[in-house]
Amino acid sequence: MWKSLGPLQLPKWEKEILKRWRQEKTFEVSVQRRQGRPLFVFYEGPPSANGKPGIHHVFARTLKDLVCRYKTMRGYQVPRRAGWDTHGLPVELAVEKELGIRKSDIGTRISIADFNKACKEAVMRYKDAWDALTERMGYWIDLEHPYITFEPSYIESVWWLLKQFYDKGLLYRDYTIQPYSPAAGTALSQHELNLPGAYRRVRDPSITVQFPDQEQASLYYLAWTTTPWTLPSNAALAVNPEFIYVEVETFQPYTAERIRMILAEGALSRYFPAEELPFTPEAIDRRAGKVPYRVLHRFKGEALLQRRYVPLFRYVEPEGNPWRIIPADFVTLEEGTGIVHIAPTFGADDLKAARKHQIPPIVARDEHQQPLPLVDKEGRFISQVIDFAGRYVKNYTDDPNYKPVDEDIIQNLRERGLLFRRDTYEHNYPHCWRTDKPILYYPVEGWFIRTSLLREKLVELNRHIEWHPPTIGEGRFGNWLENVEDWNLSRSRFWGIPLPIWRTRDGRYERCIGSLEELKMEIEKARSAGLMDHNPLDQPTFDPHRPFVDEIVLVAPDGSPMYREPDVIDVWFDSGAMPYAHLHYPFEGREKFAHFFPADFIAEGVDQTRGWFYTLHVIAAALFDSVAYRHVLVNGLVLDKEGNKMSKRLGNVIEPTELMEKYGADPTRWYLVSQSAPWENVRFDESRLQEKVRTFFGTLHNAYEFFALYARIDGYVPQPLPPFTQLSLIDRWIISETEKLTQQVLQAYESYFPTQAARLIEEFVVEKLSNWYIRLNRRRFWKGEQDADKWAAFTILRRTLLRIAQLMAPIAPFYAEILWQHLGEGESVHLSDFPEPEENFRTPELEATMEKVRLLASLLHSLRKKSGIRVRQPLPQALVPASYRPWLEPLADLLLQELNLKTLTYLADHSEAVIYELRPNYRLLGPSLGARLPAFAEYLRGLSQREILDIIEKGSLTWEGETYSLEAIEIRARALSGWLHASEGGLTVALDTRLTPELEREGWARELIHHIQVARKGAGLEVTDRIQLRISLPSPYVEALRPYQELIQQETLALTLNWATIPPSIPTTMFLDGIPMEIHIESIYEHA
RNA sequence: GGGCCUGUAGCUCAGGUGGUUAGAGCGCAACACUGAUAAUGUUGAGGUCCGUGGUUCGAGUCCACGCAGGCCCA
Repeated sequence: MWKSLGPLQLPKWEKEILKRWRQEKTFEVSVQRRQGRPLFVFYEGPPSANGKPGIHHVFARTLKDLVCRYKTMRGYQVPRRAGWDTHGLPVELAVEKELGIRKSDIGTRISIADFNKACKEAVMRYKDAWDALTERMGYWIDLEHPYITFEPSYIESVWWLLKQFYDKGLLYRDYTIQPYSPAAGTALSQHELNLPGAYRRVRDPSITVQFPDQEQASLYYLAWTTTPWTLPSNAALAVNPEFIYVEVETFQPYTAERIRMILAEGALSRYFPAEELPFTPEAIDRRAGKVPYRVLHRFKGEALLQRRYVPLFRYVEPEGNPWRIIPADFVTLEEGTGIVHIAPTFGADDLKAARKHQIPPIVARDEHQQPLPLVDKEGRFISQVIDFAGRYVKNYTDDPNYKPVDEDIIQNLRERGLLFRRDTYEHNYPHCWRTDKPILYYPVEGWFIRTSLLREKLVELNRHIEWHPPTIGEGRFGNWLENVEDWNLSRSRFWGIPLPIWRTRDGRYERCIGSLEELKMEIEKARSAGLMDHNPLDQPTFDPHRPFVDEIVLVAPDGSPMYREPDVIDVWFDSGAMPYAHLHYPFEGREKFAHFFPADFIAEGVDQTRGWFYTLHVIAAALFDSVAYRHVLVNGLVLDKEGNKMSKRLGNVIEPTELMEKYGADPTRWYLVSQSAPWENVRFDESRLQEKVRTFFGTLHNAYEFFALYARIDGYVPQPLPPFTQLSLIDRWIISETEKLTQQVLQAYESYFPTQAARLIEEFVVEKLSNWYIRLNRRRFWKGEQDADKWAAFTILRRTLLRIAQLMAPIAPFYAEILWQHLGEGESVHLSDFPEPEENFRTPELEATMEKVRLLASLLHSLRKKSGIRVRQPLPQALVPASYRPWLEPLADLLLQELNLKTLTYLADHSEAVIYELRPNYRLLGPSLGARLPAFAEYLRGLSQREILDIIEKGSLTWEGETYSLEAIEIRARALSGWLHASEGGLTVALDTRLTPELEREGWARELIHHIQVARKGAGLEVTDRIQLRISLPSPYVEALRPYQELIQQETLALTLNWATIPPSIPTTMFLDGIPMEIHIESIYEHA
């Protein structure tokens, strides 16, 4: 019992604890034990194991773990199941890199089956590292039965969900404009565009062209473009309705024809010279960009809306109502004319604006009547564009004789008098990282979830989620929801959940499959129709990934074959489907689902706002009309010491395993939690972590060792707490503080604010417990008698330490366990019930008073320091105003003992020594006095001490005809005149430093005791060893110290003390206040 | 370009609803204590509270506009 553990060795101890938890299955027991209690549902956001875990994972997981541990201690059952996210682009890219292949090689050089097999192996590559980290950091979660997103049952649930969307009309096929590489024949992801070197400086032709008005001859709309090849696809012109536009009269620069043109007033100077030119064709100077003009009139952009114009090229017949002027807010005056050319097939903004205003894309039709953009997938104009058919819009074939088609288009326009100006434009343009060729923004077919239609529901349900912090729910997430656009689910990749949609070539029939059973039956139909020769789903091991699902052909009602839409789905849908798919809902786990949805709590990084937080929310809202989680705790990033993002490139990555080997998991967790609020970025600074070990864990451990040392010596046996009324004030105080701490920590955990909990615990341990309670009570622990007072001290200190163990257990599960076990509690602290604060034990007045006493102690220490008299030298008295007596009297002994003072003197209120100062009670008087307050303060400052004493005596004062009670003012004793004094926080105290010969002698005695103690320690004696003492001093000092003989013997455990006299001049190694001295110690092995 | 977060001592951070001397820890310096001692305590120096303007008797705190850094999205 009360074993000494020696100096802190957290890494070593933690491993022992881990072993014990493993052996005793403490985690499993902590869940099972709560069977039948209310559930607290937690969802683990699945990480991907294709990379090593980093310190930021430790951060997020600490938060998850501590909330779950806390809730368990609060009596909830908190099952926790790990999960793995397995699909997605990063996995595919990593595998491509390893195999040294490109996307285009998949299906040719390597089969899709082999590629996906490689992905499946790669994705779990670091699972062991993850599992090891999870265990080492003390993250309690079931790693034995994780859900894995590539498992057929998981995929089946996802299919079921997709079919629900489909049946509600929320899943539809459409196209969007995406970065596309004609040379590679593939769409590029945002990620690929962000690769370094993707954006390059290029020079493109920049032309300003004239769109003829449909009604008025020789009136043109001037528009600007850097992609002349998109002009045949022009479908509209956009203006900003708020801008001022002008109609000007001018000359066609190439034909000198007199024309009128419309452009934004703000763009005039870009196209026309400032100086006045004669209004004649001869004044045209194309090289200098000078064309004469006059403004005919000005008007707002909205006047142009819905006007029609004649397209520059008309290769295909439009299907709707194109070639109108529409409004768009992205029109600016930064460049161009203020009129923007819109080609819905080749620009994302263009498509969006066109859809909004019912502008059809300019497309041809293929043999299946499917729309065909005017540029094909290889980047060539299609045959319908007769003037340029087959020409590449950029040099995609490395043809040395390539002639830019843009030049021919420009020439064509110029000949037709529709080119106003031609320039060159230098800008950054994205390139395909594989082919080095410029990308095209190109229409890509895909499947979308109509989230825009769900907007209101998403926003409404978000109001029921408690965000920590709330600002993310309102701001980042809330704003995102309010502007939510349809979710593009399609990814033209291989390693992912295949879209379960089969479709005829002409698109007349399609079928969304919602289960493996349904698919099997549909295959049977296809077999009957002769489209399939066998049913792959007869095999129980059927893998619903590509390429196996691609081989399945279904039959349409009209007998024609249906082929699977080739895309896989966005992996974010995988993880958003987790609440259902991890149970294989609805095929299994229906009953469980009822209890496990929605989650009470999730926690992830702020980067998940548009990720997991969003996908969980969309699926739950759309299909279950519910939130997916009730509380979400968001954590910030872990940056390096300088505030830079951690990256392998910068070499500033913190390896969490090493960190925990060095300092332990608890300090790492504690540091991350206490350093800053979870949602703020934390700058990881190892020296701070080290400091945390020393200041918090070190202090706490010292407190334990202190307890253990004396409890061991005295054979202390745990006792119930003595009745409150029998306890000394300082005992009541620490108990009251303990209960206050419990209450506050509970509150902090309840509000998902563990940072606050950690800081409160730290403050309590260091300031309240160690620096005050233990320090002031040391003597009680080692004094000779084993009386009730001593045992009360043991009982209270043990109780306090046990309480701390429980309060800190969620954050620092290891040391909490060590403390708990070594203080004699058998079972794991994590199986205990979180303590309820005992309000009966609270004495708030005592708490407040003790604060004041601590302040007085600090002031007196500073006075001692100023006087230069060390604390071992007793001083006669401290002086305070008499008004302190009611609260100070009961605690005066503590103060006297701490400062080594004989008495405390209360100076009468009217004593001239106390100098008062008056100031207004601002809070009280502010509202009524308002602007007169400063004058009142001035008046109070000007009062003499005599007047102030009168006011105090009278209990009121009169100013400008009005009477104020003492409540309206604050009375402070500012100084004690005639004494060495100090004031702070409204308290003032003085110190009497006059020494009497007697005090001086006592000072010597204590000095001597000190020297003996040092010598004892130097001789390597135990604190319980008895000694025989011989002390040699000049004779006057022997006489002076003889009265303290008993005290000296008691304090130093000396059974005998012999005095010897020596001459004052003898050389010695030891001095008592400069007086030569010798101490001889002989140990006698007679233990108490 | 939009949204969100952050900005207080050399460093890391506290500072309910506005109240007049802006705090802590670390670091630095000095000292003390010596039966917690590879601990502990005390004291000291150190601030244009990012800037500007406003509201108010009074602004670190509220409002507006900026600046800087970070994250997410275009």
